[in-house]
Amino acid sequence: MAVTIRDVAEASGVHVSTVSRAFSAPHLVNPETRTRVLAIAEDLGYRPNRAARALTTGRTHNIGLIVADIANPFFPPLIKAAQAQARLRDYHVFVADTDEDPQVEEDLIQTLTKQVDGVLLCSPRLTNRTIERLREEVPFVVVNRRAKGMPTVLMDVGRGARQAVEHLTALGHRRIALVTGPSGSWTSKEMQEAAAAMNDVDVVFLGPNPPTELGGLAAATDVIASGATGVLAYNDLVAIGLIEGLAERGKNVPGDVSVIGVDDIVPGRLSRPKLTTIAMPTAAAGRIAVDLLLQSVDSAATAAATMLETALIVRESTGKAHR
Amino acid sequence: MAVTIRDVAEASGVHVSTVSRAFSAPHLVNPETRTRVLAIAEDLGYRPNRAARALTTGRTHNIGLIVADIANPFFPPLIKAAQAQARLRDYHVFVADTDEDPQVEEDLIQTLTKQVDGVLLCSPRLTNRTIERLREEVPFVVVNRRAKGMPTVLMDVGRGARQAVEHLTALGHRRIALVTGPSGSWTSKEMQEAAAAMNDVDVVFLGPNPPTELGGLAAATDVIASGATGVLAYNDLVAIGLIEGLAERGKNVPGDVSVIGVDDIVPGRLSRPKLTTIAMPTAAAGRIAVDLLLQSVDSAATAAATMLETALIVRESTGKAHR
DNA sequence: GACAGTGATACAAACGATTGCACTAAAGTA
DNA sequence: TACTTTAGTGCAATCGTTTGTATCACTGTC
Repeated sequence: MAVTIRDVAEASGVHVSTVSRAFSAPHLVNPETRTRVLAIAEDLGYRPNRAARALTTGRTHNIGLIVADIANPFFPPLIKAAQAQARLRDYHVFVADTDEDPQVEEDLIQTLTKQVDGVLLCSPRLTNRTIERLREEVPFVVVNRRAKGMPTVLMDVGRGARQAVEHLTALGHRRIALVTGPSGSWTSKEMQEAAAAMNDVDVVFLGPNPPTELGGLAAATDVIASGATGVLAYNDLVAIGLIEGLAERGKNVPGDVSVIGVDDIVPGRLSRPKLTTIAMPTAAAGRIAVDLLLQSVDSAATAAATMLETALIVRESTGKAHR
Repeated sequence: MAVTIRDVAEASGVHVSTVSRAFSAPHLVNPETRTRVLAIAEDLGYRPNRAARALTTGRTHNIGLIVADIANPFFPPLIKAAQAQARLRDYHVFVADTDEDPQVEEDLIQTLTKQVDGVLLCSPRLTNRTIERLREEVPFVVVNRRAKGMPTVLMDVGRGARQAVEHLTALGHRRIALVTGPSGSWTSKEMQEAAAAMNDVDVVFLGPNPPTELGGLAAATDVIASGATGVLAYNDLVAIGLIEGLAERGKNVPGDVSVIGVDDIVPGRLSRPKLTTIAMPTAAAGRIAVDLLLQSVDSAATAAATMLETALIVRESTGKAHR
């Protein structure tokens, strides 16, 4: 049915090995032969069978990309960038969604293992122990989690949080609430530590909260009770929910309270007021993670952590403190 | 390195073919032998090599999922559902993003072809001619486009548009603008036809427009000039942009103008005012498309079109006409 | 003129599974 | 008793590539 290397070989009167080398080791074959073979291959519409190639070389030229929830607006830009970068390197990407379930995550890794050269683990829900065990079977790159023994891509939310707090203090806010995320979150911990170390400002911590709009909505009363006029939320979804919750209680953003989110997701750019936020370099993270992964596929893994810069983007949800 | 069927065979003192059958043809092997083999396989941590299996069976147990833009909020729920459904059927999913480029789309299909049993084409940018040509090489299911000769999953935007217009007329609007999408869009055409057939209401068509917030933003002046008090936008992004454009010109939504979007994407649910919209059953589309695809993989393709219901969701961007 | 060196190609053995066929032994049939 | 049947298993070819080694015809060297 499909055209194989054998068909090309017969059509061009050479041995299959010559055809193979025409593609993968050009310097070993006569330039004339090569062009002829390539032309005939093109003609016949030959496409190498990657499964067969994988069998001999041990390289599938596939990678797995595992995220907790594709529908979470934080991930698509990362997936998109990772996929594009992989394509550039002639790799294909399996995308899998664990639905936030660690067991599913582990199963997925297990079945994917034989089919990929490496796995990109984004915001894993697995314990570090489990990750280290699975590490034996397939190379990993972990995004958004510190995991020793393997390459890691992190985003500098600590710096982002400092910038955010500075932005708020510059606007005259003296009492700031940090609406934290889930208790296990590395990101949340980083933000807390950074904020706690700031001078000239009162920081109160409100949380933990689910990392969703509902989480933000529910946090509104606590924020009002805290007396804070500036808020840094765990992420944009929480920030949007919070703004809604504040509005329900008669508080206007940014008139009464200033709110800053994290992630710079699309909904934040489109909400009203447009969200001031800490932009996460998700696309860069995707690209870099892919490169690190492919690197660690054919050489020893550099178990280094890569820290990416974040950036404060000021829009409409922050304003001067009136007091 | 990895444990193969051969290792299992040796460890259990049977031939590899018996091990193979213990997995794939249980009725051909003695129950006792089978349980023993399975236990040993489990013990050794044996995982079948899918590349090798693909080579002999011709079934990769992979499918390709091609979308124009992963970062477009319309797609993630569809991808998520498709991926989950595939997993249920023991299939893995390659996700690829064409960046709206038909050439990339074609290349992707070409390289993916040898690695998948079928391809899910979502809102393709390729011409029908090209799709029909590629159809020779791999089974397709097309979502959001009518394409003859292959299974198709469509969403009933025509009915949605009718409901939307009825909703507006019920609120007293007598002059309605339809802000259309790209000229090649099947969805846009469906909406136009449905709206044109309505009674008791003036419908003006404004477009074509790019299917983005910018498209909506730019359409604001035309909408105002048209004198329409109700608007049906090509999609939620356009609707959000339009609302912003109207606001810039002093028009309030829903006070002065009512706006309805299409898709029910997350940003629409979070924007202010919350968008009244036609919900598209994207998750169902993903699930059904996968099932159709797997079905057409091992039997003749049923080239039928499946039409999915849409639903009008009334939120805050529509209100009574004041006149 | 014999021989090493080299460039180009052919040969054949893998890779890890599946599967049609052959074989054996025990059970069923006449 | 001689036969067919059947259940259970082994054998070996096969899928489409890659790749180490063998072959062969030149060219250049001494």
